[in-house]
Amino acid sequence: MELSKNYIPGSVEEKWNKIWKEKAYFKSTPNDKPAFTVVIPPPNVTGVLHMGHTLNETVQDILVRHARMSGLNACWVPGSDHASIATEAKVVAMLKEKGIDKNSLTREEFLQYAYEWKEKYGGIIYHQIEKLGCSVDWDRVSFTMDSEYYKAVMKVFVTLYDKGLIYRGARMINWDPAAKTALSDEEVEYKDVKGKLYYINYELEIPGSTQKQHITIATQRPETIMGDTAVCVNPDDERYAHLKGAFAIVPLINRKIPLIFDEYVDASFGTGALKVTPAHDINDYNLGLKHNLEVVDTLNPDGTLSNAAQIYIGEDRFKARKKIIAELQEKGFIQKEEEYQTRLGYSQRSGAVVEPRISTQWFLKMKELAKPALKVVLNGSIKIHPGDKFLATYKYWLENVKDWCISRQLWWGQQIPAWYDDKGNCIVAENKEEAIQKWKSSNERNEISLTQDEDVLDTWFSSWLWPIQVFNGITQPGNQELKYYYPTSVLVTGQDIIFFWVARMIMAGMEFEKEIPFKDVYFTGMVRDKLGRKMSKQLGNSPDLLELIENYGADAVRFGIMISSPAGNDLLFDTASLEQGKFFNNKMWNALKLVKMLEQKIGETDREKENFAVEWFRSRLSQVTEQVNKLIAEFKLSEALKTIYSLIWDDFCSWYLEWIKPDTEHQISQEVYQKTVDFFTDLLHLLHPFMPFITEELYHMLDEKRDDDLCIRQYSLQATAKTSIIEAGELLKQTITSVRDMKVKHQIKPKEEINLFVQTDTPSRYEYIYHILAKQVKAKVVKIVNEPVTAPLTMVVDKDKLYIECDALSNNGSQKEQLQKDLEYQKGFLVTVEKKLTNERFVQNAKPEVVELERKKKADAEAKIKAIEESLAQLN
RNA sequence: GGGAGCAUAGCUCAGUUGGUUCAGAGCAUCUGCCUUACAAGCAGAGGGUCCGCGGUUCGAGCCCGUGUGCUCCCA
Repeated sequence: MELSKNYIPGSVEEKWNKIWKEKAYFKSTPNDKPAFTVVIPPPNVTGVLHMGHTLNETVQDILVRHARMSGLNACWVPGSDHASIATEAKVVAMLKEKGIDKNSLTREEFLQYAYEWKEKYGGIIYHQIEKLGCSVDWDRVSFTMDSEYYKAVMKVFVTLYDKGLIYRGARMINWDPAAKTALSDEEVEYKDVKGKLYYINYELEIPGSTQKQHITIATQRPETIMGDTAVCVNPDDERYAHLKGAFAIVPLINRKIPLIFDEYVDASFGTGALKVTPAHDINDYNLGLKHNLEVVDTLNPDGTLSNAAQIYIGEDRFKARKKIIAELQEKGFIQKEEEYQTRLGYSQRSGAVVEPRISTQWFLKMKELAKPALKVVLNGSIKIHPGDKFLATYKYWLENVKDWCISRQLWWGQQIPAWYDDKGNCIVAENKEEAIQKWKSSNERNEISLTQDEDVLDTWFSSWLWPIQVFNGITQPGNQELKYYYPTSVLVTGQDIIFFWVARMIMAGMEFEKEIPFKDVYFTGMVRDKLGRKMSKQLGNSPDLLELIENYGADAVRFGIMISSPAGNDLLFDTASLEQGKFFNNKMWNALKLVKMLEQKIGETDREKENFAVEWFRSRLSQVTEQVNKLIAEFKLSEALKTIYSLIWDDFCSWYLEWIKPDTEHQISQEVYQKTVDFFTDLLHLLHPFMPFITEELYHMLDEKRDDDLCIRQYSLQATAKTSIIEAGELLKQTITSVRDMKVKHQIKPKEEINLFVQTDTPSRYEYIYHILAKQVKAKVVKIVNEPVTAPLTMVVDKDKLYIECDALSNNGSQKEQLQKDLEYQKGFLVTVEKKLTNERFVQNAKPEVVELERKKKADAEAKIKAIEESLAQLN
């Protein structure tokens, strides 16, 4: 068979995806083996996978494939998330483009469009997951709005309501005026911004005084003055002590509001007088509750001024601000304005400035749920990786957790299972029939029409059930699958959703299953561009995954993203690392070509020469396999990949294959050939979780008679590595490199033949390696001697002296220099060792083995110095 | 304002309980090679005040304190 010059990934990847799927290798059903369960963090159906997902899915696939080949029943559940607020915004925008106004549709009509959207983008996401080579069980695809999942959410809501953990009430919440819905505290992002502080004069009415006076307040939000219902000062502030019982007049609308006194006000901030707007500020709201103030809500849900504002009704809050400032200025109410550094809350989803607002919403009490969730992390039942980097954050959040606002004023999502009768009484039940039953049981009347709560639930209120409900654990409690797969093994996700999702899943697990949802949490960092910037659509620095796969191949994409991904740290994405992956593919492809050529050269040969190489590589392979397994167990996947990369490229290709490769007139033994195929197979096996396609392909090309597939091949125990052989290999490599270096430095062409003499006290060290040494440095003869040899080039490797004879030698000036440099270094080194050994305190205090090591270092250095000096003497 | 993390080669990062030649890897750079698997390659090399300062110790990249710079989380 003619093999192409370079590896071409496209058709190979397509082929194996198809075969793996047909053979249903990734389908999992409960059996006798231990389960290794991973649930995918469901991507939002708002769009396509980005590089963050790519990293996440790759990490999961590596763990899953590795587990599958390690004797575990690996089950990776794919799925997607309905992403209530984000998807609804996208659908509304899509409809708008089509000229359809959401308000002209019924809820049902709108949901139909939303489901169409979900089908389209969900499909793209699943396609991408498949292209990337993710070994998910496609029979288990879950979606957070599936009908069964929907029921689970209803059930959980009712359960928590019946337990008294869910309640409905008017509270100050975060309002997103763009999406026109409430948000949870976690959905608000705070940013530092430059604002202005306006000093505004309010006229005063002081009982028993006709004098015209005013009080100056400082505010960043002049457009809210129409919502003012008091002015507050500190009771200890002498400047205002005389104003007890006075009133202030709100400018422009002339509302008369009381002056109140409260220690909450910081006398040193601004003028020490605070305008109190209970409807639009959480602190003012609390102050209002305390002093029984009226609440005047001057804003509409969309952020425009309401009728209650009396002026600029219907104007956007920020436009109104400008106009009000102008009017205040014109009428002389503004005393001054100052630059002011402040923090504004932005909606994570719409980007709009969040408005604190009093609103009736549904809440979930978190305190009780948080306790067990904190416990299982603190006691180590759930381990967070890497290290304990996030433990403190997790602890702080859970210890200070506030009630969770779970209702959203949207249509796309699970509609809150609460029904109201004509008198506004509320009945919570899993569905309408049950609600009617419940209502009837406590009412005399027989006829009733109940209306369901308009709102839907926060998406996280469904995704917190994910590890349970993908196995129908909520709707079919205690079922066999749940018992087998739950708790899941590891959760791989971004650190940014530790509160949104991870903490809440742990709460749900402890609440509904009395059991942790996963044993390990692995947080990946954020994928940034190579300049360290976040990936974003605006910057256009977020590459298209399918395009990358098209250009580099899925294996190379996986390689590239993993090789540059230190555990838990942000990674700077650069296509250069994908290129490295592509080169790596090609290296393996060419190694295969070499092996195929060797196959043609099987015949009689002198086994002596080959034995060492085989023994050495066998040892290296077991040594590195052990390292890799340890690294994977510690979630150090990037390091594991680097280790395998180097084993394949350096040890296997650069050393081993060169050592066993026969030259033109020689052949290779059947046995060594077979060993080489076995080694290559083991390497592919080891690498497979990281680069599944090329490894599967080469696995079959190496031996076309195979009837199994690599992706389900089980790892077998490796022989233990022999230290003495590894050390001999190191000596061999070092000697080869030193001789080559010498040749380069003296302009001897690599092809040029030399005679090599090795003067050593331990000739046995060279017994097994000198054949290879001779071949690798193009030596006609390698002779082991015990006396110095007269030769133009000498050098010291380890403790032995090497002499090189070569016809094509020009001069020897530079090598003297090199030896001199070496000598100086060794002498300096010896001084530091001797310093230690003559230091009594060192000899007394250090561990005996450490002292012994120093003595050995001293002896070694002295031997080397002697060898170098002898060489130098000879040159003179 | 509170908390956490980071700082090692040009870049991205390893560096186990302080103790071998411990100052490392990959990429990039430089030199020489189109050597019959591979120029998407081979062979070889150079490159660092381990952020500054102080301390503990026989011994510090590693431990402690402090300063500086950067990042993230929370209010």
